[in-house]
Amino acid sequence: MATTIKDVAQYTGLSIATISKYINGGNVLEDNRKRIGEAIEVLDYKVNYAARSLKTNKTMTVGILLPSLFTPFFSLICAYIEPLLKSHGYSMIVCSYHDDPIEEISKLKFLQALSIDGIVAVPTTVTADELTALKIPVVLMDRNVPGLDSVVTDNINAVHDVVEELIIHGHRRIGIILGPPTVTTAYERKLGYERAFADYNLPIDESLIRIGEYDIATGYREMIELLNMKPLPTAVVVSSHDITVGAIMAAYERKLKIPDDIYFVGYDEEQITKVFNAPVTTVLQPLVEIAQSVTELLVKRMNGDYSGYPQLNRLKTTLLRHQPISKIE
Amino acid sequence: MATTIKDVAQYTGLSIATISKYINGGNVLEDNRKRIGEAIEVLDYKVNYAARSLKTNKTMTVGILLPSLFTPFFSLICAYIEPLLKSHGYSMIVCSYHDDPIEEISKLKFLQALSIDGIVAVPTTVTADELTALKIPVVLMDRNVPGLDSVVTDNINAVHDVVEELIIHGHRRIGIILGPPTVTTAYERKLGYERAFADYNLPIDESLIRIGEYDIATGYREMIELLNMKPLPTAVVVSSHDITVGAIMAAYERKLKIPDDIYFVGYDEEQITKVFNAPVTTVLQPLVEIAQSVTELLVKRMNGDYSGYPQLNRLKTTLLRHQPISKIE
DNA sequence: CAATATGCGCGAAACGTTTCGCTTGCGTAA
DNA sequence: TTACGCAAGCGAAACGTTTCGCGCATATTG
Repeated sequence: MATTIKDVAQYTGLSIATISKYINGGNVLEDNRKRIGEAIEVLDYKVNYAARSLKTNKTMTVGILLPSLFTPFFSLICAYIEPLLKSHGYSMIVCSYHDDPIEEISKLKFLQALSIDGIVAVPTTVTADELTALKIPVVLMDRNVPGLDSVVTDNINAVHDVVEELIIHGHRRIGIILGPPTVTTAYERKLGYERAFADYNLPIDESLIRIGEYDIATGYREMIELLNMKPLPTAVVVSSHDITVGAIMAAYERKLKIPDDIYFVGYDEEQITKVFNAPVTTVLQPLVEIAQSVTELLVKRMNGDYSGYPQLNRLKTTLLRHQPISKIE
Repeated sequence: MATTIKDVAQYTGLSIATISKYINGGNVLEDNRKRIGEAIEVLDYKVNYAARSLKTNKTMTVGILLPSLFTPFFSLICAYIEPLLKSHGYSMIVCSYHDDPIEEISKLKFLQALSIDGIVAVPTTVTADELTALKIPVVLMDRNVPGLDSVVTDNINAVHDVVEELIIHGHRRIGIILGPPTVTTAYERKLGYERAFADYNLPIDESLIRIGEYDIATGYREMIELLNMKPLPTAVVVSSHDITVGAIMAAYERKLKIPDDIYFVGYDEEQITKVFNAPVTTVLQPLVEIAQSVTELLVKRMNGDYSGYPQLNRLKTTLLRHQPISKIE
């Protein structure tokens, strides 16, 4: 029914091969160029991508695998990646594995079966072996698996630097709410916290290090725990968007004034922190740069350029200073 | 390189046709079933979707076209739709047209060229003719274009009911911040506002009806305008997530107490409204139901069932009552 | 002017499926 | 016993491209 390359050939009196050449940017006489262009216009010819894929073994589609689509950090990254991939001619198929390790690997297999050309994945439990077994270019995002290309943020320094600043301002009882230590980001953020204390030769009160999931419930629950402590921590640092939301809810419920009663450092959340009682100092990951770096690297790999493999891009966070850090003593 | 149906045929001694039958659930002797299953296992055979698509003219892919991926309302809808489509065997390709009418139509053409099997679109300026010309099942979401299948919320009553309640409680100067009237949702929400006043035979102060885009800037700007008025409105109703965020920012900047100084009704925003000074009463659209209804309808159309076309599903909003509506006089 | 290079176009095979129409062989009813 | 129906399997065509190798004509060079 739809017009094919054959119709265009017939219409112009040229061969199928020549039309294909035209479509793919080969050398065609100016005269014929014109006629083919017209024919395509008149017949409303559209390339059949299934047929092309069958021949070329390329689908010009990239799979994005995320732990969740409900976390703004991930959905925003998608929003930034989409036009970038599009500019390279790729469409993107988005999948979420709903924070479920079993679905994580099954969705990867699913993407593989779709024979997409590349994958951007935020891994939780999947291993390097499982990923390389896919035989598809993969670039990891946000979380690192040794031996594979990845684009992550400098989590250690993100937390280290803000904790250090708190220490310099006299804070000693600094609470921190982290994600599960099996996830590299949480592990690294914890490291940042510990190093800051080590740098200043200060002891760490382990009960101030709260660990849970990267979700609102954890933020709420662990913030309540911190607020139940005596003496109260003088500052609390959190480590994800959802934890920020949950923690602020808890602070609100306890009618706590930020930063008067307790200094609070949010993470990955621009909007809430702006409209809360007082805008809150916040660690921001470089979404745009992550998207750019991921796209660039993946496109390079999909083009067969494996120079520098495996590559680890570590990008700097920024600290949105809405409130001067309060001074203790 | 990859093993094909031919390899499986060779391995089992059966014909290609029989293997295909097996794969697609046809009648195959129990004996052969077993052998084929084994062969597929051993050879690690995977269906080549490009080849299948070429024959069947189906891609088992659905395109989702949104005005923006940065608005939680839209990205959350995607999050809900994805597993539903997956359960029917479809993947989803997500596109944003960045609120640009030109990109809106070009992305539609792009999706058409991809020869996907169906489209879920949130339209802004595209017409019914342009959509039907695509010759692809389309289900519209959130915004309605007459003559086409769509799933929308009952915007008129959403606003009508909350404004009515405000009126009953004595409010007369009720500000409202709306999106562009060319978008059906904004038009309908305005209608709801006007009807509530008409129901009670009350005059409308047109200057209280603020119109802009569905974005944060509009929310901020128009809220400031409202707050500059004398006398101050006693209540403000907004009409989108982003407008809510912008308006709350403005209220915060002016150090306004909600609901003491002014009663505020948010829209489509659960998190911020919970953590702001006091949790704010909010209109919530039924994301889950929208996703279900859209998926169900589109799948039905893709299966060729055009009964009841064009279908218009209108779903009810809910009002999250965080604060009792303040009484005036 | 002959020899060679170059640009352009063509025919045909191949990619991996699905599906149509046919054959075969078996069980069953008349 | 014959005829028939039905289940199961098969061969081959077709889907719409890309691409390889070849041939022709024109331009270039010594």
